[in-house]
Order: sequence, then structure tokens, then C-alpha cells
Amino acid sequence: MADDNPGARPRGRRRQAVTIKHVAADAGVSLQTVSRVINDGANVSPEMKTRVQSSIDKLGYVPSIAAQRMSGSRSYLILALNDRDRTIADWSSRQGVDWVDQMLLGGMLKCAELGYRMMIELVDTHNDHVERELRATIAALQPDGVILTPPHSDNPLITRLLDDQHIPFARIGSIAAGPGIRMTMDDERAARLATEHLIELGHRRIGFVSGSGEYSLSQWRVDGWKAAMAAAGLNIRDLLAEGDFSFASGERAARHLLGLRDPVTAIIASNDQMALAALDVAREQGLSVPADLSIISFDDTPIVHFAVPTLTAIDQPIAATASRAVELIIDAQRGTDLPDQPVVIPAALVRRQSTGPAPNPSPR
Amino acid sequence: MADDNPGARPRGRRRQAVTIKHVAADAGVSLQTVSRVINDGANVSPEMKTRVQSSIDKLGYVPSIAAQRMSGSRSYLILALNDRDRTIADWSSRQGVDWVDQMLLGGMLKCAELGYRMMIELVDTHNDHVERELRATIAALQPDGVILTPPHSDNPLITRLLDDQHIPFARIGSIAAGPGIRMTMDDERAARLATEHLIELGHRRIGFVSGSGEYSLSQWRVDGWKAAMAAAGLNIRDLLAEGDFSFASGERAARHLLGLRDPVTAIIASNDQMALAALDVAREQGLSVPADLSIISFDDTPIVHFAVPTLTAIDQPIAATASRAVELIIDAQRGTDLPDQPVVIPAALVRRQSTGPAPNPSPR
DNA sequence: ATGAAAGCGCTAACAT
DNA sequence: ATGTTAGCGCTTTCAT
Repeated sequence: MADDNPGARPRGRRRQAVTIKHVAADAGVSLQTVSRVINDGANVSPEMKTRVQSSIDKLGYVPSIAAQRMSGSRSYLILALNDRDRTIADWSSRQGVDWVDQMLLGGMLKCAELGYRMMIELVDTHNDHVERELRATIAALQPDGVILTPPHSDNPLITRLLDDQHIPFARIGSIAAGPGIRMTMDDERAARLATEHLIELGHRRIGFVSGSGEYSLSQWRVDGWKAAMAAAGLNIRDLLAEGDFSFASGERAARHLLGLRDPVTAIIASNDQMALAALDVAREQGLSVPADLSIISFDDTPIVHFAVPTLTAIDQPIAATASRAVELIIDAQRGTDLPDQPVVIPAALVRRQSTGPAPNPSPR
Repeated sequence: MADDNPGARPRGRRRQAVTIKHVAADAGVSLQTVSRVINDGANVSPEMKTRVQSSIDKLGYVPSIAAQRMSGSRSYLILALNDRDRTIADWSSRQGVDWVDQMLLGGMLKCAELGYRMMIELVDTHNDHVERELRATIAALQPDGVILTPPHSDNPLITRLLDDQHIPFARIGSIAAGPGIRMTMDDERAARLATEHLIELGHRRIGFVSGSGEYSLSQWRVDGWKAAMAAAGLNIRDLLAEGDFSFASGERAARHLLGLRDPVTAIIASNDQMALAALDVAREQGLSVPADLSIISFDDTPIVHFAVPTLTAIDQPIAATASRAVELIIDAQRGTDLPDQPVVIPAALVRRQSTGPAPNPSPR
């Protein structure tokens, strides 16, 4: 023990200021005991625990994550994987899409609460090297858990890899069978809610603009709309317009729905951009919203507040979902039993100005 | 008897799949040689390098950051420190403030390009424990560099701590003398640009709504406006209204400026929220923008696109600044000479619909 | 309940 | 130009 001289060493390289050794020396115990206290391990007498803890506090000791990870313990790191192209496009276009912010709001704060950190990583689904790329990221970072967002949540290359490596992970927006914790905001129910809201307002011709087929939630939303329409005995023929989440596709879809021989009096769009496009088309055709046309959007990103009129929308509880995902992942890591069924964090309908009573049938 | 099963993996612990050892064995060389190849070190013969590299590729080897950090090398981690309360407020309110996104867009992509990662950390400036908190974060993460954003950029507790620990860091939005790389978007010049734009349009009564005094850039913006006004020989008496970046303070300020005996015909607000407030007050008073009143905002967050009319604004090049900050920090780490003067990434004026010719003096 | 010893994967310092 | 030897700070075994 004479070889440990924790006091002296101001050299060029940056080393840990206070290490477990300093604490052990200060408390007059072995490294092992300090380690036990840090990790809340068993077999430590209360007095011992107090003594060590006070040394820790006194010295301001904080364990090095790198060292913890090195010795086969946790990395206290949760990785959130987002679609590369889409995220960069959202950030660059500055249209107010705040998916990543909401993930951080929910996930990062929950992580902090539990002593973990969250890191964002952009992954390109369309890339041939997804697997290689992800494998490299995992090797470099060794995260304790991973949060998958659409469309990664349904990418078998990714889920299989994580499963093989025994890394706990959540699949947001996915209910397909397979490894990982499945999480959904129940898009089908949300679409039903939106449709029912319009039906209650007297609408009969309710058009739906779908999202990109790459996201399975697109289909769920269509399904919810169909179900609500069917339950009300309403015809949906010609009322489903395909979109791909882009503004342009929303315009096309809106033109189609408003150009029908028996035009729609309400449009549900699978995201805000397409809803905004519908609003534009309505304005262009001299239709007033909501007097002549009601519009509901999915996502509830910031723009819905600034649209004129403000948009009735399905609010996606992204922050809540990310927060729950973190909890579940950490549970999983600790060996707690995991939910077998998909975890549902239900989305809600927020009523604003863009929906109103169906217009009276125009006289022919 | 503990019957060992050599084939079975230990349950909980995850170890590196491919380590430097595997590569060394495969290539038939020492660990050190592999290490040299990884780190692009000197003293490796070309053939050797090729041989090792092909083993690395074959095995899909990626160095463990934890191990690299442990052995006194880099952590390949850059930490971006944001104001806790403000960031959470922005995320929660969902008003489209995308400062963090822009930081990620610029910083994260540049990091990725250079083999680094970026992590966001929220720090509470008003907290007594800033120092303890930050010290803990550094001990846990051991970042290779730190990016400070306002108001942290001017917090001596933080800058001193980082300087003491010899951690390279950038101070975005700060030009005060002191350690660290100073970076500015030249707010004064930006305010001058905005003011000059209005003067060119014939405005003489140009009001200015300042931001919170906690941010030194607030004063710079005021200075720029004053300078431009003085250069044009215009009186600024009563034309400076104090705000604090909040919508409410923007409303108060706008009421003051429009309620003067000789009211303003143009308002420059120190951020988007306050500009939006001015727009509201104008509408409320029956003033048309830009016919009766011109408005310019700072920040250029997404909402400027959705306001009616769209807002002429000073665009803050946050992404570009974060990107440059990363470069400079990594340079600093490598011992490259650092800029002695503040690094300027100039903001630009984006002309939209909210500014127009000054109205003709109303007949008395 | 506590301690001692053996690494984890990697790099710096010193050989050769 | 390459290999060898010590650790880095921590958590496992495994003793006591």
C-alpha cells in the first residue's frame, strides 16, 4: 500500500481528480468496500456505509463511467436511434418539427433522474451498412440500452442485432411481434377519436390523407379512420388519399379530396405538414376553415399553434413515451420482468379552431 | 461444486466482442502495433499498416471508447452545456424554439465527421451547486471538450473550472476576456443591419425592445441599434423599451412604443417571442403590418415563417457556430494554436413580409 | 462483513 | 519499426 500516493501527480495528461483510491484511503477501508457503497451492494454495515459515504461527500468523489464500464459494469448510457435523413431534414428545414426535442425532454430528464445519460444517434435505415454502423456504435459506446424510433423500430436487422447482443431496447411506434419492448401511442385509437369528433360535428364526407408506407403507424391511422367510419355506417369510397408526410403530397391529396363530385367537408391528415397543405388548398379554393372545411392533423408540432386558424390535432405523447421507455429499459437491465404486451401511451385529441360543425348541404 | 461450463457466456456482463487482442492475434503482431494503426501513429511500416487494417476490417473491430479513455487517451466526447430552466421551458412550451436542434445539427454532424460524439447536458446557472454539478459531470464523462452557451459562456465559476482542468472549451455568445474560445455572431452588427434596413425604408422612429440583462448579447443588440441610429442622426429618446425575452414583456414594450406621443413606425425586438407580441399589439390597435408598422425580430426560429405576415428577422447561425466550435475544440486538444480574438460567425438579415416603407406622416 | 487479487481493453513509456 | 511492460479506475471473483 506504500505505492499508492494519491496526493501527488500534476502531469500533462488528464486523470481522474478523485478516484476510488482516495476515498478508500480517506475512509481507511479497502477499494472493495467503497465500491460496495457506491453500488449499494449488500454486506456493508451501516456504520461502514456512513463512514465511506462521508468520505465520498467530503472529497466530492464521482465514479468514472469509463472505468465502471471497463470492469464489466454498466455504462449508464442509453442510446436513442433516430432516422438520419429525416432528422437532418427536419432540423435543416426549421419548420418546427420537435420530435427530437420531445424525446430529449422525456428521455433525458428521466435518465438524469435515474443516474443515466441519453445520447442521440442518427442512423440511416436505407444504408446497406446499417448493421455494421450500429455494431460499431455499440462497440464504441457500449450502451446499457437503446431506444428505437420509427422506422428503425421495425427494422429486423437492427432488432436482431440488439437482441443478439442482449442489449435491452424499446421499439417506439411498433407492435409487431419480436424482441424488445414494444411501445405505441395507439395510433388507431387516435385516428378513431379524430374521426368520431368529426362525425359528432355532423360530418359525413371525411377524407383521410395517409402517411408514408414505410412507417407502420401510417396504416394504423388509416385503420382507425376506417373503423370509425364503418361504425357510423359511412362510405369511404374515394376518401382515402395517399400521402408521404410531405407538404407537396398533402396538397395533392387535398386537391383530390376537394375535387370529388361529392367533396369532403373534413380532412384528417396524418401529419402537420400535410394538414397545413390542406389548409393552403382550402384557402386557394376560397373555402373557409372550419366553416366550409374542418381539418385535423396528427403530431401536434409547434406549427399547429401558429396556423390560422389553429389546428385541432392529435397530440403524440412523445416525451411521455421516451420517459417510460427509459424506465422500462433500466428495469430490463436489472432483470425485472418486462411487459409482454405492447405498452400503450395513448395520444389525445386537442380541439382547436380548425374543426367545426359540418356545413349545410349546398343547394343544388 | 461449481461446475464450470467454459462454453457458456456469463449472464449479465457484456464484454467487448472483438478487442485489440483479437486483431493482434489475427494479424500476428503486438497490441501496440495495432494501437498505432488505430491512432494513425508514427513508426508503422506501410505493409504492416495494411496487414493490420485488413484484420481490423475483417473482424469488424472498433475500439472501446471506455478503454481508450481509461488508458489516458481521449474520450472522443464533446459536451454541450445548455441552460437547464430555459431549455426545459422551450421544450415544454412547444413554441418552436429550436436552439438545441440547431446546436445538434451543427455540432453533432461535425463531431461525427471527426470521429467524436456530442452530448447535451443541462446545467442550472442559478444553482449554488453549479460547480459541484459540473465537476461531477466531468468526472463521470471526462469529455475532451465543452461548448458553453449563454448564459453559461459568461459564468466565471464554469469557465474557471474548465480552465483549471485544462479542458478545451468554446464560449458561444461571449466576447469577454478570459479562458476559452470566444465565439460571437456579432449581435451588434446584426442589430445595426436591422436598423439600417429600416432607415433605408424611410423609418425615423425606430423602437427597440431589449432582451434579458442576464445575457450580454442583449446589450450588444442595443448598442448596434444605438450606433445605427446615431449614425443616421436619429433621436432615440424614449425608444428603448426593456424586455426579458418573454411574450408578456414584448407586449408591454410594444404598447409603450406605440403609445408615445410620437409613436414608432418600426420595432426591432430582441427575440421572436417579443416580435410576435408586437405583432399582436399592432393588430389589436388596428395597425397593419408592414403598412403602418414594420417589425424585425431576432433569432429566426420556425415561428417567423408561420406568422402572418412572415417576419423579417436576424438569422442566428447557431448550427454553423456549433460546428466551428467543435472544430476549434478538437484543434485545441491537438495543441493547435487557437484564435486569440473572438471568432465571428456573422448573423444575417432575412427580409420577409413584416418590413416595408415608412408610412407617410399622418395629416394633422 | 471485509479484503486481496485478477483482470476489463487500451495506450504511454520504455525497451529492442 | 516493432515488442514488452505498466498501469488507468473500477468491479468482479475468491478468500478470510
